[in-house]
Formats: sequence, structure tokens, C-alpha cells
Amino acid sequence: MTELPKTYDFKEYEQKIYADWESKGYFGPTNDPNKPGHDPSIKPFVIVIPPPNVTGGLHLGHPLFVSTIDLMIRYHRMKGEPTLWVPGTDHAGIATQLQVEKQLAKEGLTRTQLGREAFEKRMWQWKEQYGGQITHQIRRIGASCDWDRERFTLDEGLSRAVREAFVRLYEKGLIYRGPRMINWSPGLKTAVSDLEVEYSEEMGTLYYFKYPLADGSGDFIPVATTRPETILGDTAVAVHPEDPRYQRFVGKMVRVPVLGREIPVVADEYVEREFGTGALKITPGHDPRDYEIGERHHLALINIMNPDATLNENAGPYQGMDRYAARKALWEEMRALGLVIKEEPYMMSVPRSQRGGEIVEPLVSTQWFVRMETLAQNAKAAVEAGEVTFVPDRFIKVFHNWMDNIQDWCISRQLWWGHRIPVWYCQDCGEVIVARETPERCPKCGSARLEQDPDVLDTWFSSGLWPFSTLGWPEETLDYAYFYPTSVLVTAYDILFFWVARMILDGVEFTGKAPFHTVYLHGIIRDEKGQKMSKTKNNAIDPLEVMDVMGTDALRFTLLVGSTPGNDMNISVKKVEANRNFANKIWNIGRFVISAVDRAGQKPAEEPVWTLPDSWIWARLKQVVNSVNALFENYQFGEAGKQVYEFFWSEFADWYLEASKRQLSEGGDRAYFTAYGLARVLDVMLRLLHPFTPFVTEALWGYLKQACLDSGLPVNSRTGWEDALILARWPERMEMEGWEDEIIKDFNTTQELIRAIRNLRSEYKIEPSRKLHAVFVTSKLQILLESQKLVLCDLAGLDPELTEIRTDKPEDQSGMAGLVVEEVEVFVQLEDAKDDAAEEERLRKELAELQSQIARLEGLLASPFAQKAPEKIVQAEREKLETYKVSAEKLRARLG
RNA sequence: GGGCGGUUAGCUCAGUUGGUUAGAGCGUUGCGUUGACAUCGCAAAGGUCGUAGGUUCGAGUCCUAUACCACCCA
Repeated sequence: MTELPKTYDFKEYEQKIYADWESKGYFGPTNDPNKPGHDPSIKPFVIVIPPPNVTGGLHLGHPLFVSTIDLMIRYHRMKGEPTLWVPGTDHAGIATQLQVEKQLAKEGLTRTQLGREAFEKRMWQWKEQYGGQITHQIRRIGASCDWDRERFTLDEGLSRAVREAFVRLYEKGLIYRGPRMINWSPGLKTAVSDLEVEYSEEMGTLYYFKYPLADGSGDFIPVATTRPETILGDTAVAVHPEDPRYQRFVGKMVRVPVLGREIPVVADEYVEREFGTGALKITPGHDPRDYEIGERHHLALINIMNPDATLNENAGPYQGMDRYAARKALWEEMRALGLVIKEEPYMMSVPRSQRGGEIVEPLVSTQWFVRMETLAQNAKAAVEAGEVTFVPDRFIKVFHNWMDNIQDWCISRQLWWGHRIPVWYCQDCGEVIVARETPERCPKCGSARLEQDPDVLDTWFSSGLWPFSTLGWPEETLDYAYFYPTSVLVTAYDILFFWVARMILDGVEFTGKAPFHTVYLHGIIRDEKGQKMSKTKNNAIDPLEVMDVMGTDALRFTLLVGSTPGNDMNISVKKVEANRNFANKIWNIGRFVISAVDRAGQKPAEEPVWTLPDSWIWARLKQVVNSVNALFENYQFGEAGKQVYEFFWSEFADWYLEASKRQLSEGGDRAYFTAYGLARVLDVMLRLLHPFTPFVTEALWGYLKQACLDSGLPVNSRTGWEDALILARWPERMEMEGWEDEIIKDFNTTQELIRAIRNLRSEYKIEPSRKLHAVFVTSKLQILLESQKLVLCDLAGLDPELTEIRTDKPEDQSGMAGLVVEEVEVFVQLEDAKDDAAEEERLRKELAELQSQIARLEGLLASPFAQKAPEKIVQAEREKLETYKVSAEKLRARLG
């Protein structure tokens, strides 16, 4: 017999329980292909974690996807499927390198001072020091992942996968190197991909100036630009071929201000005549659109920028100056030269780096690219064939749209943290060697003077391989053979392109299969006002702090139940608090049930005789179990959780527990079977709730199990109690036996009567301790009321000695207030408390309400509804009307 | 410019085959400690479901248009 404390103390249990699960190996899959007796025909359920940044801290996005995945994993594990959740972390090239560079800066060092090798060493040190932090935090959320299979994107196996993928693509001609327009991040001094650039609307200036003709006529073309410094890299001026203002200039030459270079005026339909002056300066080296025009017209391409965004030798006198300083200086010089026309404030779209927010410069640079078109088409075909479905399915459109407009992917990064590109250049003959294994000699000239490409790959290049590289690919490992393809991918919709799309694309390309059959996308977490959380706004909620104060279960339940797939979620500590209370409620329900089990007494010789509340709670339990199963199958976890919550609190605790108290106090067989019923319902409910709130359910279930075993209650006697709730059988759908609806209806009537009397008490301000005298008058429900008399008395605060159930009204109704529920009339003795005027007023109000309902229903039933609607619906309305009419009749009689 | 989501009680949100008195939590009001729980109980107030049309016997739910907010793509 255990005395449980009044309040659930999560700190007492969370760590202990997690350590217990982990140490007993519960997180690993059953039917492990690496162990004897493996049966390959059993279908496993597999999820790979979206790998968090190895040195990142925990933010609320993590608990959201961790809880969601853990919920699915626990559900499938309980269903008895071999279940695997592969954890791991991502090296996160830019983010991690930035952190280490920041650390170096504090020591007054830069990475170039340190040198590549030493810097890499520092990176690994950093990883060792902080890499475990995030995985510990993920453990705290309760993640039941198989830590024995933990992976890191820079692990040897995964690095081999990256090389393999690169070489295969290269050999197929899908990877190429060359000078292309890319996005350059001057602060990081690396190329970034299109996806890593965000555009923000910002107020800037549109600068109007004169492009003088080279013929010395003094004539000019007016041109407008938002970036005057790029004038130094202009190689043409373009006008629309049908623009009468400028047609005469086409084919002539103009002179670049300050530098004096002569460049042509070309005609191109791309030029928007309405924008600016209608004439466009063309800088193919520093603008993606100009780059295209430049290609069409075979224009020269001039790069005017250094990697740090200062201007280079092509900028003439402005060489060495920063891009913005040069902008200002050049404009002043042009003003002095009389070339300035005007300046206008202008709303423009500024490209900023997703990481760090600095303004990104488009420029031409030699980089490595993946040719995306055929890859994308194959991925698209797989999705169209139904190999991958999206939850919610609207994202399928977004996916296809991206695939249709895909651009080649710049994969090289000028960083030192990541997968080095597996390409070597022979210093003697210039041969380019692309190889899986690091080559010793040049295959062409035999030289040993080989130098590896200094760049590393975009982090997402390795992330794209994650679902199969973590399982051993390219090796045909046992894990890969059995667990791939995985089942569901859970992540936020904001990395649909970065990650999800690339995994599908890579999966189809390298394994011939879509890497998962379902993509479950959740939303972004925002603060209670719907704003994105950020440190600068100081509105970020620290999940660790929340878990410290409210408990992990509370946070998990909040995240799982408060959101709907694909939609953003606003969270506040208040919400978590409500669910901490829920955990405590469950705890106390458990305490009550366990104390009843402890006192259950001797096993009766007789078969159980169930009371109405007993049958009712069991019938409702069955409905909830069935509903939750249906909801889980459709990924509607939030709604499922809500139903469990409602059932637990508003039905099991508020009604059944209260009703059970008298049954327990009766002692004997009744108490025994009541304890049995309580325990049986609680057992099933804890199972249902376990994927949401694993800790409190596991803790309580352990106590319940012990109590049942100690007292000999035959709960789970047929199947036996499992070792732990995490492994316990999931409650599958339960068959309805036909009696349930009637029982539920009867109990609902009882509830209605109790509520009506409580309401009356509240209105007349009867103190709760005062037991009332009531007379129930019914012609049809006598048996029901007679059998539930004590329930009615207990829950409505009536005196059982003075309470009667009869078929005729009491003769003396003085001092009595009247109530009508369905066809039952209730007379409640109020004596001193009764105020005749107030009583009449109350009855009139009630009657008016009934009459308006009757009028509504009569209208409805007189309309085409009666003919056109399904008979079942119409019948229900008719019955409702009948009930109202009976009630109204009684009220009217009462009013005299 | 194209697309997507949102607009439901004071606040934050649920509401998946359209079924007829629209739910929860928080907050508000009144009362209160019976064999679990004050992280609680009982009772109550509070919504023309953004707007305008349409389909239907019936619309928060489907269709069209529109306003505002947010996001994605160009």
C-alpha cells in the first residue's frame, strides 16, 4: 500500500522514469534485424529525427516536433509494431562555424589567423563540448528514440554517403562546376543558395542619372537605379525595342560615367517601360536579371567586387572602398559632373542573408551546382504517384510548385566546417579527379601533387541523405534493408524546400524509393500575440524553463493538443499551466482509484452486478477508445488528446468518481466491483494518454499495477500486466454490444436532473451543506429514478430520507420550487428560502425558453425538412419536440 | 503578380464525410473544503462563427466575390 502525495511532483519522476526506460532498452526496436529470430515480413514503423543543430540550444520548435514524433512512436510501439526512431544531430555548417568564430573573436583571433587545420580542431572541440547538450535536452522532453543508433552528419558513415552521392551525381552529369550568378554573403565570405536569401521590403532610394552618348553630342539616356555603385560594372544600357523615346539610341554607344568605358545600347523586351525612366542599365556581373540579358546580347561581364564587398580594381578610383561608401562617393562625383537628375524614395526588395541578415550581393562566381531539373521531375512523379502524401495535403501543391520552378542548386560553400567536396585538382596536369576514396596519384599523369577543392558542401546536401544515410546507405546494411524506407517525416513547414523536398528528391535518385510515405508538417510556434519568438523581441519562451516549472508532460500536452497540423500556434505559459493542472488531476484521480483498489476486499463469489454509473462509464470509455483510434489513424492527435482530456476530467472525475464514492462506502461486493471498474477504466485511459504525457501516466500506471496485483483485483488478468506502460498494449477499438446507447441516455437523464437541482440551489443560494427534501414525479422513469435515487441525492445534495419518487404530485406544494426535466417534475422543498415572486419569474423564464424551442421545432417540422431530410434526423427532432411539449405542459400547470 | 492559411465567447484556440440550441482553456461573476485534487469543486454570464451573395430541406463546415491580417513563391 503506497501513500501518494497530494500533488504530482514531476521532478520526482521524470528523470528516473526516463533513465529506467533507456537502461532497459525499451527505445530500441523489437524484431531487430541485427538480432536472431528477425522476421523481415513484419512491417516496422520508422521515423528519423529532423536533426537539430549540433551546438544549438533548445527552442520551442524542438519540443513540438519531438513531442509529435514521440507520440507517433509510442503509439506504434504500444500497438506492438517494431518501432524505430533514429536520433541525431546536424553539423549545421554556417551556424556552427559562426559560433566558433565568435568564440575566437573573444580571444582576438580569426579563423584565417588560426589556419584551416587548427580551426577544424577547434570546431571539433566545440562539438564535443556542446554537442551532447541538445541531445540531453531532447531526452528531457521524453523522446523515446534509439540512442544506440544516434548519428551525426559528419560521422564517417554519413560522410561516406555524402561522397557517394556527390560522385554518383557527378558521374551522371548532374553536378557541374562553373561561373554562375550566385548570392554572395560578404560577412561570411561564402556563396549561399537561393533558398538562403530572404527578401525584405525596405525603403531605399531610386537614383536618376544621365547616361551620356559616346558620340560627344551631349545627348543622354536617362536611367534609374537603386544601386549606383554598380554603374562601374555596367556593360550596356537596355531599352524596350518598341519604346519611341529611345528607339533612336539602339545600336549607339554610351559612356560609363567616371570610368569612360564605351558600352552599347541594346533593345530587349524584358525592359519595363513604366519603371523608372524606361531605360535600364545592365550590370551582368551583379544582377541576376541583367545577367540573363547579358547572355542574350553577349555582353561583357565585369566583376567589380571583392569577397568582402569592397570594390576591386575594375572600379577604377573606387577600388578598395566599401560598397556603400562607394555608392555615396560615386553619386557625389556624378553630381559634380552634372550627370545627376534626381533622387526619389523608393520601396525596394532587399536580399538579405537568412543567417545574420546582412545584405547579400548577387555576383558571378565559380561554384559547384546540382542540375535539378530531372531530379525534380522524378521526385514530382513519385509524389504524383502517391508514394508520398502530405498532412495537411495542401502542401502538396506548394511542393509541386517549387519542383516546377526549380533552379540549379549552388552546393559549394567557402566554409571550413562541413563535408569537403570530393574533388582533387592535379597541380601538374590540371586533371580534375572526382572520387569516393581520397586519391594518392593523378590517374592521368601520375603526379602526387593533388590538391582537394577547398570548399565544403551545403549542409542541406548531407541532410537530404539523412533518411537512408543514417541507416547505413550506401552499404546494404541490415538496418537499411529492414527499416528503409521510413514511415513518417515530421517537421515544420518552413523547411519544406530546404529539407523535405531534397530528401524526396535524393531518396528517389539514390535508393529508387521515396524515403517516407507520409510527411506530417506542423506550424511555427509564436508567442501569445502571434509574433515570432526572437531574442531581440524578448518574447521567447525557454522550453527548459517551462519544463522546470510546469513539468514535461504539461508542455508536451500543450503543444500536442493546442495546435492543428500545418497551422502556426501561439503559446503562452498560461496554457501550459492549465495542462500542469491536468497532470495533477490525473494524479489525483489515480490516488483515489488506488486507494479504492487497496480497500477492495475479498473477491466475491458472485458474478458482478453493475450499476448504471458503472455501465455508463464503461460505455463512454468504449466510445472514447474508438474515437481516439479513428483520430490517431487520421493524424488528428490534437482532437484525440482533447477527447481524452474531456473524458478524464469532465466524465470520469466529475461524475463517475463522485458516483463511485457511495458504491465504495457500501462495502462488500459492490465496493469490490466498483474498485475493479475504476481500475479498469483508469488502466485503459492511462494507456490512451501515455503518448501525450508519458511521465505521469507511467508513474501512476506503475502504482495502479502494483495496487491491483497486491489486492488481487483481476484487472488485466487475462493478458497480464506488461513490464511498463511504455510497452503496454494500445487499447484497440472495442465492440459495441447494443446496450450502450440506452445506458448513456439514462445516465444523461440522471445528470440533467442533478444539474437542474444544483442550478436551483445556486439560484436560491442554498448552502451546499444543507440537504434538501425533494419529490420526483414521473410516470415513465420511475424505475430509473428509483434505482438512481442515491446518486441523485448524493450529487444534488438531497436528503435520501425525505426524497420520494412518485407518480402523483404532492398535495401540499407550499414552500416548494418546481423543476421540469424531460417528463420528470421535481419539487424541491425550500421553505424559508423560497420567494414566490422569484419562483414564478424563474418558471416563466424557463417556459418562455421552452416555448421558443417548440415554435422553432414546429416550424422546422412543418417545412420541407420533414420530407427531405433523412428519417433518422427528422425522428430525433420530433422526439425533441415531444419532450419539450411535455415539459412545457408541466410548467404551465405549475404556473396555474 | 501568383498561391496558401487565418478571421468563431473579453483573450488564446478547437470544431474532417454539411444535420439543425456552436465547444474548451484562461479571464469574469456568485457560492464553497462530502473518502482524490484549491494545480480543486458547483453554478452562471458571455458568440447574428469577417462581410455580401449562392448551392441545399439544412451552411461555422461547400461554392463565388470581397475586406483585413499573416506567410510562401516570383
